[in-house]
Amino acid sequence: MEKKLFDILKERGYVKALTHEHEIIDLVNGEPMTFYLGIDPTADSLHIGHFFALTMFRWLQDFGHHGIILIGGATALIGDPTGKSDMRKMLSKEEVAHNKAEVKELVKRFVRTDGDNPAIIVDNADWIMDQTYVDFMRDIGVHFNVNNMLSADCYKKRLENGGLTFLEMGYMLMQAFDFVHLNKEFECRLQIGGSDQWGNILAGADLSRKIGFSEGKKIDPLFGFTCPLLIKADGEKMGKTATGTLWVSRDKTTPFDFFQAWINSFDEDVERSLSFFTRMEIADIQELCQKDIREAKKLLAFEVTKLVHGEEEAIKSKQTAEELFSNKGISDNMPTVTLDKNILDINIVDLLIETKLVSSKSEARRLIEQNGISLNQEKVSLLDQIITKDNLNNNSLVLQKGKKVFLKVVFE
RNA sequence: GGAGGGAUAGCGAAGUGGUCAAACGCGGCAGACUGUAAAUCUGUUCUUUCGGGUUCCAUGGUUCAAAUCCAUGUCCCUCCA
Repeated sequence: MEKKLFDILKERGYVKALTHEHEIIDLVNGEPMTFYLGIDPTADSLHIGHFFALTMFRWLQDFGHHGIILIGGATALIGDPTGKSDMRKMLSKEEVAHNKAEVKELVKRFVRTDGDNPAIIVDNADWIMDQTYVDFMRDIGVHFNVNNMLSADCYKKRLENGGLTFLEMGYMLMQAFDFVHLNKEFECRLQIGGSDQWGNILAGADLSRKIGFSEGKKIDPLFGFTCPLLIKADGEKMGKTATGTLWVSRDKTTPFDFFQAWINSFDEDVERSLSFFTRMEIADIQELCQKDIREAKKLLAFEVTKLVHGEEEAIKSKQTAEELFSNKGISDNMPTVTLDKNILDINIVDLLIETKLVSSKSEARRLIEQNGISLNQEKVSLLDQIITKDNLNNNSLVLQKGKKVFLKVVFE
């Protein structure tokens, strides 16, 4: 007998909190229903947290449920205060519009939006922007008890640090309204999201019940299903690389850096990551992690890179990594910059600046003094070393910063 | 609208006329050890042509000398309405 969807989700660690345990299990295991996942376009790419939620979206979709991706064009203009100790920078309308388009494209890479059972992409700006202030306050605002809201963790933090604005309080109302709207429009019964969204999801379910009550109608309850946040073994949020946030789009994080980020996972995190980002059997994952943790990391990096950037990039990244780290520190596919050959006879410090490997001359000097820079596999020890034609092989040379950052420099 | 408090490096936070490029913690980076892991230890963390230059919300002022004193402005917080 095939495994039920809920058991799969549970086994793979997707279940953090459920509003109605039994009903949700039946719903998830049962006939196709409609669910949604909201993403606020606060940046022009998706980070790994979004990506994680999308993997759960895929599971549901693959089992026949109808998915809606809600792009928060309206909510991004407000900013979710959850988990923020300071108010977010407010995004301009132009920024949000730009982000919206980018995010939409990326989402399409990870969820099916055509063929069988396609996901629908909607934008809450389409229904929120039409609301007038007074109507919104009368219809929606009336159902929100500020005392309750303030006791919610996310607002409590902001309250303690001071500076909770009305703008931010309004965020929850909008997201709650979204859920109710999607329920009316698409008969959407279930909202999924990261556990940081728990409060907002509950607000939506409550709102639906209250509206139903005030209208004298019996409405089927709305359900919420949250998955855990991706936390590394040291308690930090997952999703940092050597070069910053781990983004999904390749002009923000190159496939190679993306691959490396997974290779550098903590041992303790590998098993969980594999269960989230691959469809391998849990038993196989466990066995592999116990037997050979490093092999497991390679597999993880490969699979996730393949999922995000495609198989070709994954193979290239893997090859590059093997070539760089296992022996010679040289690879055809390694990160490369091209410089004008006229700058040759350049000082090593200036070269590091030119290649953007360091951000200031002081940093370059510091690294050299601390043995952190290698040129063609040899430690650079002289601050005033001059790079000439003699340092080149085939018009290029290889710089290394620290143990893990490699860069090939081509002179043309 | 009134009264008081505050703004210091990526973050938190000392410093209240010279000895301040600014303690300390976190974070970051590098080195050692390793397995491209973690933990641990060490160094480092504005910039520079190594002479210096430019910093402590902004702009003016006082002073031989200002993160520190004064004025004005901006933003934030607490209490009162």
